[in-house]
Amino acid sequence: MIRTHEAGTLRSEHAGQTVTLSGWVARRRDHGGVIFIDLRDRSGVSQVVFREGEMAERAHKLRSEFCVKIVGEVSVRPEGNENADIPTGQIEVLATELEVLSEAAPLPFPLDEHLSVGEEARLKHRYLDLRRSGPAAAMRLRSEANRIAREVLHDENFLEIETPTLTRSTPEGARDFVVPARLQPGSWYALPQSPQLFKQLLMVAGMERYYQIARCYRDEDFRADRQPEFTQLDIEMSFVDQDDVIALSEKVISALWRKLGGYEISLPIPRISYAEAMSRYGSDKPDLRLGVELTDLTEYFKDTPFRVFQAPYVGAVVMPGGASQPRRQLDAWQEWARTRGAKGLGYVLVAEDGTLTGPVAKNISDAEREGLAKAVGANPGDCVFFGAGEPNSSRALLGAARLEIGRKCGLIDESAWSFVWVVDFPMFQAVEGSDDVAVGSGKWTALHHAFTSPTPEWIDRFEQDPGNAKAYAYDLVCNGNELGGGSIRIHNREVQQRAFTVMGIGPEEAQEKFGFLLDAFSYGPPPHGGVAFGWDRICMLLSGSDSIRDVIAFPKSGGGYDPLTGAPAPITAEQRKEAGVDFKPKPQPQA
RNA sequence: GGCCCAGUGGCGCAGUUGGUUAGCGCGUCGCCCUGUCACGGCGAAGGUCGCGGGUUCGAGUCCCGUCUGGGUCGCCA
Repeated sequence: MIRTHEAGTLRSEHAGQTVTLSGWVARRRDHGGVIFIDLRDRSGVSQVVFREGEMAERAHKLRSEFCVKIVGEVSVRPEGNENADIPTGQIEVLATELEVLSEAAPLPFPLDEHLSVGEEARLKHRYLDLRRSGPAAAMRLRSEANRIAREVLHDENFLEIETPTLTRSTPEGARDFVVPARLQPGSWYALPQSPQLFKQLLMVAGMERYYQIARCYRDEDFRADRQPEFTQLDIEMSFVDQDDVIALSEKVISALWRKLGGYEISLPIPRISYAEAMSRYGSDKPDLRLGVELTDLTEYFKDTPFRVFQAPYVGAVVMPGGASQPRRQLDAWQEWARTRGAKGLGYVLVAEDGTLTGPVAKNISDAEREGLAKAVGANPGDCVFFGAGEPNSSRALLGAARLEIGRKCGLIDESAWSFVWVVDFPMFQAVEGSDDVAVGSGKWTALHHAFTSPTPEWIDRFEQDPGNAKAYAYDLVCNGNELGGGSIRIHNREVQQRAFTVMGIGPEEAQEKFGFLLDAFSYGPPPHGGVAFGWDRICMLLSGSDSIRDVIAFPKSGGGYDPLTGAPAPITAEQRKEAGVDFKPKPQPQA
């Protein structure tokens, strides 16, 4: 090693020792006769002192981010020169040797901790960005998260098994990334959207307990918490029921939060049904840091004279103190609702004397006005927002309004962690005339995924009432973020085919797309289930970041562009030819 | 695909109702400086204001288009 100590570890007890340090010049303070260098390595910084003579002359030529090796004696700083702000502030290193290991060009942006730098610049020179303590800490945290998960799963007798990244395109919901197969022009691999099918095959293979920190690929649009390639902690277990998978998940998650978040999750994590989450919070990933809930007023308004409220669903959410909002702000809510595809957001204001004003108040009956505040739990000075129409979309709007109210009114405790399992998901959802690439062409599509088992009470009759059939699926939600989800899988070939049939996938099509799985299921598949956690998102939350880009070493920017390498990039004609990307399939004779 | 915001020296930003020479801080380069730690002092270099068109006597500023980035809705089992 070309160092004896790490710069950030030196303390006064090292005084008198001769040490060799290697690292980067974080800062230079040149006083002519005496020059101070902050030498930084992964562990932190130490101040190095160069005095007059040749050493000072050479130190004078140092610049930011030169990579250097120095030899010197650790010395307690002179009285009054200690720096209480840094861990090594009691000491300094009196340099006797200096070797420049490599020089650095002027930096594209300053590496100062206290200066803000645009993300575009940081990502283009991510190798410089990661020299800074904040981004470096995020990498360390993620590494620790991986280690903790592996330890927990190792203790639980899991095997870490890798699955292919070049695989078959199996429609799972998202668009696939595809890779041309040179040896079979016209045929393509797909990058896996998740290791879903492989982990089920591993259960058939008798591995019983599998996990993988797996890279997944989905060719969809971006978000702050979405990248085209992302990582899941993927887990699958045999001979288990839903409670077993949930208990195992809680071990992993609680270990992470205990060791990295300094937070003890009280177990078991509470559960809420999908139906209840939707009706109380208007979301399948409710943020329970916020107490505000939706009120179902469908019954209340069943005889209303107000045409808008003569709908399959009417609901409301209360904004505490919202009655004092100026007109401008109430108009802004309308605009806010319209950007979400709603026609608007009806409201009434509850005056201090209890009278109701606002457009909705004029249209409802006297009796409805009378009891409304009580029905929704509104107090004088509050504002009540309404959503009316189809239950799903109305609840979604009110659920979004609920969160907006929480933000606007400061009702969300940003330091809190609120975990909840959402369970009892419907097995299917209606296909709403979309151009969805999801599995099948039927009226129904899987809400979770196509291999999710119905609950025992539905297993014999889910096709009779697909809209109400319950699935053995569960999502773990934290502060309104979906951390992960999973399900008990179908392990019976006939049940799987019946589920496919509901989704409009006939036996032939099923055999063509998932034949290998169905075949496997004809050889004694064990009951099994699992869960997958959004690893980037979990690391983002634990690191307090706003974006998963902060916890990915080399993230992509919008449009799937890698600002560092410039990928994706054109390939040469030679590469095109060899890869066979321009291969034109012969027209198939019509059968 | 829709909507919103941004794009001005290397970085972060300012730039008024359209007005003459586009500013500030940091950084960079040179010189000075023996106790600083976001050191300090003096001096210097560095910008076709994302790109294309238009309006105007005159555009960083107004209009149209376009590109890039960020956010959001759609989408993402």
